[in-house]
Amino acid sequence: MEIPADDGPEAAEPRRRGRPPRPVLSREKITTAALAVIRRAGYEGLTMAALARELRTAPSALYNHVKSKDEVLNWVQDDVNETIDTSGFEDGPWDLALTRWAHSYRDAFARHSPLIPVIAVLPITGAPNTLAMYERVAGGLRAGGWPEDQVVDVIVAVESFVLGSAMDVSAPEWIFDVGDRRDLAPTFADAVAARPRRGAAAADDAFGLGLNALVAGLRGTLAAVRATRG
Amino acid sequence: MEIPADDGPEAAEPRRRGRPPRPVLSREKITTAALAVIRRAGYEGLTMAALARELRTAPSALYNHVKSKDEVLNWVQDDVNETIDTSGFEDGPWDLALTRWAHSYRDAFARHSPLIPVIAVLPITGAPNTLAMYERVAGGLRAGGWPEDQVVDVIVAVESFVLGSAMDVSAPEWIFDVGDRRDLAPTFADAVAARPRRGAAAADDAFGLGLNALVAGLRGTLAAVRATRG
DNA sequence: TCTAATAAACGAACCCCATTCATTTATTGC
DNA sequence: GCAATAAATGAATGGGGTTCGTTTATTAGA
Repeated sequence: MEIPADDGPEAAEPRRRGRPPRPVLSREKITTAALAVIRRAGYEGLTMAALARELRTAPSALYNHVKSKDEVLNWVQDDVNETIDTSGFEDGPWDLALTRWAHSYRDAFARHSPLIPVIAVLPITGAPNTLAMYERVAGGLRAGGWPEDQVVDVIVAVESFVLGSAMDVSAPEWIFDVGDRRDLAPTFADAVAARPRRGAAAADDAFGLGLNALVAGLRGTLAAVRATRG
Repeated sequence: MEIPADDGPEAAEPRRRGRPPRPVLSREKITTAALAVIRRAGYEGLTMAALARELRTAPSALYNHVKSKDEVLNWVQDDVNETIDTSGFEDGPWDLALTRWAHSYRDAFARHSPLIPVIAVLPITGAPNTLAMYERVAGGLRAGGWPEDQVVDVIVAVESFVLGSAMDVSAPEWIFDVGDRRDLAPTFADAVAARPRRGAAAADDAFGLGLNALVAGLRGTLAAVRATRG
């Protein structure tokens, strides 16, 4: 029953002897392997077993490096976010930059739509690329004259529209087919038929219309805010 | 080996004798039972087993009336859509009606966010309430002066923003917490801190800001369209 | 009343998947 | 060499959705 001398309990921290980590698996390798599986087999093909097979290990080995599959998805999302174009915010006007950002953002997640419900709810912590993206956008908006207390609202609003639109892209072409219930919605059915384009192209049109309107409206909002606040 | 006389093969259709259906299970009963389970146990508690228990049957019995769990979710969504307020389109101006519709739409799906990724991809067929909702919105937009070939784009754009925003509501309050990486995003971190409200209230603010901008922008779009098209 | 037909219900699987656990392997500091 | 330890392993575990073969209950015709 010997009490360990004078060095306090914090000295009882792991007296790390033995094997320093020379990891065979890492966040980078797991993430790129996950992206490879996704590219080959889609998100329904991304199982922990498939991911382990890609890395030539056992599924259980993954859990020495990953808390859960959701964490893997988080890493993938952070990688995807790195590809999003925020260059417009470096010098150009904020509204043009916002439009370019939104287009790039939507394109990226149209190809990764199963991530959307996951990322919308998961916190930013541990996603440095995502954080860096937000920083660039926030900086651009501040430089464009947006007051500090509205910057995040603008980002969230645009992001909501972008992610909602990205889900739309993966919808089937016949999503608005009325079927045999034209009686229930004649006006709507005619409007669907009157669309100049179909499928993904139609989704593009809706996105463009909405984004132009949203950004134009935001221009008005900013002008009004600056007028009242001085 | 007798060949059944003269009536052709189409006469071989089910010569329905025997039990006419007096169904114990039906779309209505399954849907309301699903809503009851959701109210009590949330969407993670909505399993086919729990649904069967609620109906006092076996899980396998459900499959005599339902193709898949996704179909159940579809039915639930159609029920939820029935509760969305479209009354503004009956007489009021289209922009006000659109705003009211969007608010009601978002409120409904904030409480049913797990449905969003499902409904965004599934076709309308077999969802009469959803169809009726679109009909009322389309009618209101036409009455407000929107050209037929743009009505669906407007609906899709607003719906995308609404569903994206609805996912936001279920996000945790600390979703934008930078953690220990303030160095990566100082401007953004300051902007987060400068928001006047937190959590669900902050999400409300972002939604309000975005919706006002979107609708204002659409007003401008409509004016421009009417000017050029006569 | 009997019988054939049939929708619905049932329980026992089946399959896929994420995750856990006890154990072994490899690597390194002392 | 020895002790320590991170990583890897393979075999469970458990929870899902869905299917299958069979039984039950109900009813129209004979």
